[in-house]
Amino acid sequence: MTMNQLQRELKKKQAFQSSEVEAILNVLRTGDQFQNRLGRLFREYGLTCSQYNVLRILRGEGNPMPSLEIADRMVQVVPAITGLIDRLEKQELVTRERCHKDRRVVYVTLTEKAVRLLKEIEKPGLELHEQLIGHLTRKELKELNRLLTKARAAVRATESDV
Amino acid sequence: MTMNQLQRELKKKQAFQSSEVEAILNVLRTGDQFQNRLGRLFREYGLTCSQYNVLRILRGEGNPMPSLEIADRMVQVVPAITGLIDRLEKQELVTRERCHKDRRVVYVTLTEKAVRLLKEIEKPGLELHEQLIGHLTRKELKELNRLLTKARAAVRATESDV
DNA sequence: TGAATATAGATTACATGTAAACTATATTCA
DNA sequence: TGAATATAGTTTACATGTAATCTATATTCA
Repeated sequence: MTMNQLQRELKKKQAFQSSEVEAILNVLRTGDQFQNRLGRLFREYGLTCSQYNVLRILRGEGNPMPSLEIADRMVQVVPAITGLIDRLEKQELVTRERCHKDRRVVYVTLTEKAVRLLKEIEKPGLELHEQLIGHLTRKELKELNRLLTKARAAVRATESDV
Repeated sequence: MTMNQLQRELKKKQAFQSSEVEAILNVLRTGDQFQNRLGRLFREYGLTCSQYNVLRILRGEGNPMPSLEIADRMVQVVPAITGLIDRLEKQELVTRERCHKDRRVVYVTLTEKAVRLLKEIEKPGLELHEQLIGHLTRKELKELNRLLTKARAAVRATESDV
């Protein structure tokens, strides 16, 4: 039997329909597992993956940002960002302020509390990332990054087909 | 500037903290984009990604399956499976039946309607998978599968740390 | 045998992700 | 200028994913 690892994990009896299907399932499953594992770490600090992502984007930018600009950097749909920021605001990790020049725009700002929290997560976060994927060699990491980037290139092309 | 593609996509100013962080973000983002695109196809047939996944598992197995067995093959947590099957039942794509021997177990069975629906999705589904990742060579697909499988191997190891 | 434990699944509570429709404000251009 | 259009964000409705807790049924083993 030439059953591969993914097939075993999914307890799949038949072979995959095609190598393409197999590769995509592989990407989905790996992403899912990483997200679950990272999510568990963030939860220890009272955050979800998405919430952490918002905080990181704000810190990376270094300045207040409009809600939609944040959403844009998160592969996330607009309506979701509202509730996400609501909850961060309730935790006092961000503040919201309406723009004076363009009153449609809402600026979101990181609080000191959030900066401290991010600093606290930094070390265990880096360590977990290393544990998760540090057993790949430099060369393998580089090749993985190249292949994934190449893979994503086609996604936008299929969008216009719709 | 040695800014790479992922950095550009995320409009990230600073470099990634480490190659490990970059690779993991790359996996997460690619998985997310694939899932979004596939989800849009399934929605044309009234299904979500997870619902499609359940139907595929049932068809692959060929026999009625206990709820938890389905959940186990889906990276999904138990409580979610109940509502998922509820909705499939409402759409008349599966039926539920309690096991006589062990009355705790609920067997889920695919309906004829579901089999027809899966057949209908098959061709456009395969085509989309090819569009999404078919521009990678055979060799690249194989290497991608190898690297992802290797990457996942560490996830379980980090679980026991918790 | 019968109490302790394990297993299958459901329920509840909450955060997230998606779509569609809506409000408020800006911009464009005839 | 003022109607048409675009933009930023919210609201609503629903499917999903996670954790904690609960019920019903089986199993184990003193």
